[in-house]
Amino acid sequence: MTDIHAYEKPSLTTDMVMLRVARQTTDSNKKDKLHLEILLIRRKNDPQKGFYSLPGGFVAVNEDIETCLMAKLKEKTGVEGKFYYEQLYTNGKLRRDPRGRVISVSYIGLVNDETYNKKGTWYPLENVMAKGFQMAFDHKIIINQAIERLANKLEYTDVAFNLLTSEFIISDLQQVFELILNKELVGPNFRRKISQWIEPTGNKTEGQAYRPTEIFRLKK
Amino acid sequence: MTDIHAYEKPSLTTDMVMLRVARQTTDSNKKDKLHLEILLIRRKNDPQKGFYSLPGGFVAVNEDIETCLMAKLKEKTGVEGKFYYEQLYTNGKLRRDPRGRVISVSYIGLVNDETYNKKGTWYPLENVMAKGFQMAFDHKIIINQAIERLANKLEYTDVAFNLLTSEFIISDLQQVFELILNKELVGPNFRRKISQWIEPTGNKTEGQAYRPTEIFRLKK
DNA sequence: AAAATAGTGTCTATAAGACATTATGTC
DNA sequence: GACATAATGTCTTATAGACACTATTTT
Repeated sequence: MTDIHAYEKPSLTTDMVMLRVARQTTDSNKKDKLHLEILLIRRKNDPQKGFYSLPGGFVAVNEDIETCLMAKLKEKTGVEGKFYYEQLYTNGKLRRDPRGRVISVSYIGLVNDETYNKKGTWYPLENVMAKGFQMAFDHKIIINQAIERLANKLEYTDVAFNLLTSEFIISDLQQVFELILNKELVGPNFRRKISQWIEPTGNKTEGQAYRPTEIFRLKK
Repeated sequence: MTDIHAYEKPSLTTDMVMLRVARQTTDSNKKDKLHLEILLIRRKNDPQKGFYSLPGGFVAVNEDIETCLMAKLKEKTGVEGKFYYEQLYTNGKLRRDPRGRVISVSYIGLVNDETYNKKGTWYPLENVMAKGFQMAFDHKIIINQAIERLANKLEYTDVAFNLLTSEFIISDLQQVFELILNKELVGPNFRRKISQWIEPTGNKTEGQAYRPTEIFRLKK
C-alpha cells in the first residue's frame, strides 16, 4: 500500500463567495433599487494584512471540505444558516499565495433575509470589483468566476431565487437578473419568461406611491 | 506570517476523464457506428489492486495541478498531445480513498485522431459504466459527473467538436451528440441546428455503398 | 391630474420538433 | 430496381424581443 505521507503536500483552503441582495433606500416615493453585496473579511495578519479576502480557511486532514467551509464562515464572519451553495472552481496556480503552495476550492453561497442570521460585514459588489479595492491573493478572479457561473445558470436554472425570500415581487426578481447579467431587461418580456417558474400568492404589496404589486412564490 | 506547515494536510490528486470516439467496424455496406471510449489504467498496487481507475496521481508541493495531470497521464498511459481539457470537479469526501485523506481534482479531456499520439488502453464507456465493472474509489461517480457536464455543454458550446477531427461529416457529429445526450436525434433537425456552427469544405466522402456525404469543418 | 410603476396585448423574427419527400451513390 | 443514407422542404408550435397601451395606486 502506497504511503501517501511520504512526500510534501500542498496546503488546501476553501473559500466562499457569499452573495446577497440589498435594498438601496432612496426616495420613498420611488421603487427600491437593489444591489449585490458580498461577504468579506479584512485580513488581520500578514501576508496581505489589511486587504480584503473571501471568508475561508485551511482544510484539516480529516475534515470534510464543505464542513470546513461552513465552520470557517461562521468563525470568521458569524454567518450561518441553511442556504444555497455550490462548488465553483479549484484554483491552484503555483504562486497564488505568498505563504507557499496553497490550493483553494471555492464555493458560491447565496442567501436572503430568511436563510441566514444577518451577521457579517457585507460590501457592495460594485465597489469591491472596482479598481483600487484591495482584494487578497486571486480572490478578485474567484469572484469573477462566481458571477460568470451565476450568469450562465440564470438561463436554465432557478438559482436566482435563492437571493430573494420565498415570497417576492417580479420587479425585484428582474433586478436580480439585471445585476447578475449586467444588462437591462424589458419588463413585460421578463415577466413572460419567468411566469413558468412562479405562481401568485394572492397577496399584494401596499403603501407605495404607485400601483400595488402582486406577490409571487417559486412554483413547486 | 502564518506557518501553513504547522498542521497535517490532506493529500491532493488530479484525475483525468479522457474520452474519445471510436468506430465500430460492422458491415462495410453500412454506415459506421460510433461509440465513446474512456482511457483507463489498471491498478497494479493495493488498495484496489486490479481495479480500473482514471489516470492521475498525487500533486507535489510545487507542481502545478494541470502540469501534474499531463505528466501523470503521459507516465501512466503514454497519452500526450495538445487536446481540449477543462476542470470538472473537486471530490473530497472523507473516506473516498482507503489510504487516507485524498482529495481529487478531476478534469475532462477530449481527443480525436489528430490531437493525441494514439497510445493508451481505451475501454468502451458503455461497458465501463455497466454494473460489475470494477472502478477504483469514486471514479465511476466522477465519470458520471463528466458525462453530465458534457451533456449540458453540448447545448451552448462547441465542446463536441473536440471529439472529431477538424474535418467531419454531419452524421458522425450527430452520433457524438446522441452518445453524450443518450437519446436519438432527428437528422434533418440536427443538421439545421448545427448548420450555424459549421461550413462545407467542398469535399465529399467516397467509396461507400450509398450516397456520398459533404465534409464539413467548424466555422471560424 | 400628475407621477410612478404594474401588468396586458400584439407583432415579428427565430428556433425546435415532427416528418414527408427527394437526391445520389453502390450492388 | 433495391438498398442505404444524405439532404431539402414544409408545417406546426414555442419562445424572444420590441414596444404600444392600459391599469392602479398615492400625492
